[in-house]
Amino acid sequence: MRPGPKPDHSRDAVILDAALEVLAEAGYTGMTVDMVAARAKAGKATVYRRWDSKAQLVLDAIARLDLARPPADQLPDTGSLAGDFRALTVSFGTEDEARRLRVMAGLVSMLADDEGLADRANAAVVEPWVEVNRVLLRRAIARHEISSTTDVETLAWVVPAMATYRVCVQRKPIQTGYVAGLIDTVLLPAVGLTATDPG
Amino acid sequence: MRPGPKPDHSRDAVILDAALEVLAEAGYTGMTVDMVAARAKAGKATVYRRWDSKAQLVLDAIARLDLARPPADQLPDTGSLAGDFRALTVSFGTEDEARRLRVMAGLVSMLADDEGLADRANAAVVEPWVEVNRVLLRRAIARHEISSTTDVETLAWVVPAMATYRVCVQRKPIQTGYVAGLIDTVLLPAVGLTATDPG
Amino acid sequence: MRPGPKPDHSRDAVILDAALEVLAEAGYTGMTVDMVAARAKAGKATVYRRWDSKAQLVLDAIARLDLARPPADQLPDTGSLAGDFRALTVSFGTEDEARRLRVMAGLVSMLADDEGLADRANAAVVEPWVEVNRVLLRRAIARHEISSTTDVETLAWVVPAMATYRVCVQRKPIQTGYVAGLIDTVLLPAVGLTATDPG
Amino acid sequence: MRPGPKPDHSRDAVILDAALEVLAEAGYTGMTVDMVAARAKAGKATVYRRWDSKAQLVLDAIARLDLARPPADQLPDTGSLAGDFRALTVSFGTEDEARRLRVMAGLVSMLADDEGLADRANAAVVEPWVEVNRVLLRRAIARHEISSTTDVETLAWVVPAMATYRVCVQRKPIQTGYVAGLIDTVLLPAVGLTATDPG
DNA sequence: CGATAAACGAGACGGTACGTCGCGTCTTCTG
DNA sequence: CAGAAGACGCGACGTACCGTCTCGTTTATCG
Repeated sequence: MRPGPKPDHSRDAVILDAALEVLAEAGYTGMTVDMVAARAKAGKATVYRRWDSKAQLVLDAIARLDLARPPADQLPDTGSLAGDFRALTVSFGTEDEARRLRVMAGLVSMLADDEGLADRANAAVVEPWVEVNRVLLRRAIARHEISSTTDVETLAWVVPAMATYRVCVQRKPIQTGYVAGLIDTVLLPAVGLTATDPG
Repeated sequence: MRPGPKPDHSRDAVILDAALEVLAEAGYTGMTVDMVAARAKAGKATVYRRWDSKAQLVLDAIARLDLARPPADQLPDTGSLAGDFRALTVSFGTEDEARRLRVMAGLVSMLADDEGLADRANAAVVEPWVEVNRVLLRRAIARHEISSTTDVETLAWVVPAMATYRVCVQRKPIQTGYVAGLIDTVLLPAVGLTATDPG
Repeated sequence: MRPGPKPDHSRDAVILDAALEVLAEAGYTGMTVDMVAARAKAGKATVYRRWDSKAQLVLDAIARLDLARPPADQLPDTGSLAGDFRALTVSFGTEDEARRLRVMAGLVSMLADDEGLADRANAAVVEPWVEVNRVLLRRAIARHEISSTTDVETLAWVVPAMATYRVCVQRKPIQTGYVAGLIDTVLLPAVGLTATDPG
Repeated sequence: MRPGPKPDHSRDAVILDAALEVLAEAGYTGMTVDMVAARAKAGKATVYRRWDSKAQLVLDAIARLDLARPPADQLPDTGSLAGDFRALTVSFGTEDEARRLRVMAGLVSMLADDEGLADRANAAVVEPWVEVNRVLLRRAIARHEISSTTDVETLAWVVPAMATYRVCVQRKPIQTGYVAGLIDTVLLPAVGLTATDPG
């Protein structure tokens, strides 16, 4: 094999985590590459050797946010769509999800800058949530809880899109109650179910 | 009266229009105040005499987008909620609305930079649309078409929030069909109505 | 005339003086453009608006060193070549000339970097001294003190070149005694005169 | 003895020659250690294992320039100071000496950077020449050709200092004629001799 | 003759200066 | 005296080089 050190990929993680920290604290505009490099105890050249620009760095950083997410095959299965959704909302009280959303809010600044970057941001942060909703909806169809003609694709986006709007534009935090409200008021009625008290 | 010319407020409109043009072409980040001043054949000081910052300038600029919007008291009144909403959707095929949304997409970049600017952006671009929905929903309640316990506040946000998400994050255009789909699939079912063919 | 502020040439002098200070303290390599800008309370962009590079800045800076030099038409005229030269050496004890030479020493680093820059440095710092020597030698020829076949061009360079070598390469200070020694030991014998005690 | 290969000192010469090449082509500032290592097909670590810094590397490199110089005990001995000096000047037409001076010119950049490096550069490049002159002058004193009170130390520096100035600051080549002119016009008259036609 | 340790080519790394560009302020001249 | 033109202070961006360190490979000595 060619001699010489491979790129030290353990530095990648350190730099990306530093980027996420700064991003959550200062937002995309307030974050400087020097800040990230300093926090990661890395040289600026090391950052730019791996990523072409600040924007690319941030994109890779946000991709790390999903590493801690539960995989789609370990979803709650309560037997009812309402119960499944309600079980999911619990995660919005965790510090982990709060961080994810703070980052998403800081990240909005860059969405318009580069064609395709927004796609990747969307794919990294929101799409996984949508996918979970798709699975839950399809399971409800499979057990004949809701109509087989339900527009899964549209409905799976309702809560993630509205929550993202709240975080990014209105800049309000997302708490369990807010998501639960959307589910009871919009999602369940839209699929023909009545919101019932979980007790 | 003191001598000398009054502030030439006709310049305001020229500068704001120049700002909108640049904003639609280059996005918030790509737009520079020098570009705007040059296009308006104005000095940069003239811009800063009227607006404290680039962000404030853009906020005022986007407020002009609403000038062409129908005022809330000239809303369609078809007698049914479904008809009213459907009548609204026609505006989304116009070039005017398309421009509004291109600007909104370019505008996302600035939301995270300054506390409160996002509020104003929200108020200028999305809130009027929400207000229209509130009026239509309340009229439907008044004529007992939908339940008086309907959560107007939440439901009025469903379509604007999802459309904004689509434009700003997914960067897809909003056409009449997309909005109509949201109304038929999400909004009407959520208030207990069935989407019916307009014909 | 075209409106707008002219480049504020009073800033030029401030920046150039700051450059000379830093140059004398740290040498060309140790001098940074940020240091110069900070000391001049100027922005780095202001420096680069006037000079293409650090090297060009330094070149203009050293050109200022001559502003304080006595013009060639106010040279000492003691009636003898030995007396004229001896009168000139007095200036080498002044703080002004000491600074000039500290700068020259700091400046050596850049001579090889760009074709032609060395010429300008030479012209600014050493050539004026050579010109003074030429005048003194020609006057001595005119009054038949020395031979009319004297090689003025070569001899005028002897003391400046050796002094420059001492400062730049050997990095020793130039004092009155050193220059006087060169005159008595090299220059006056070379033109056929005997060094005589000035008393 | 401990196992493992000894340092391969054949690499030293390759690296130093590469350094001289780059130095002559690009000057001290334009030369990078990576360039030298690449040209020598050596790793940068191999360079830094032997020399503490770029400056030390260059100093050792220029020391190699003297390997071809005649040792001080094989000096010309023509019986007259003028003849001895004139015999020395022939070397300045050689390609070997021309290269030495090109390197010296490129080397000036580093003189101001580190206290003591200039001394070593001076010792390596100019001092040997001065030493030759000292020997010739002392021999002339010994055979009563010139005064025993001659200031050998100062006069031995005249030609090397002026030639160095010409190469480093004025960046003109040194040819046989230039050195011969200095000898006839400055050095010989300064010691009380008349330049005589060598024929 | 196989283990070991040094030296090597390659090149990633932390650090620092360079030169560019945009923001928001301030100054000069013109109508 | 308002306004265009644009220079200014500030600070972030992305690039290049220095000197250090770390890989895998080769090579010479030792057990």
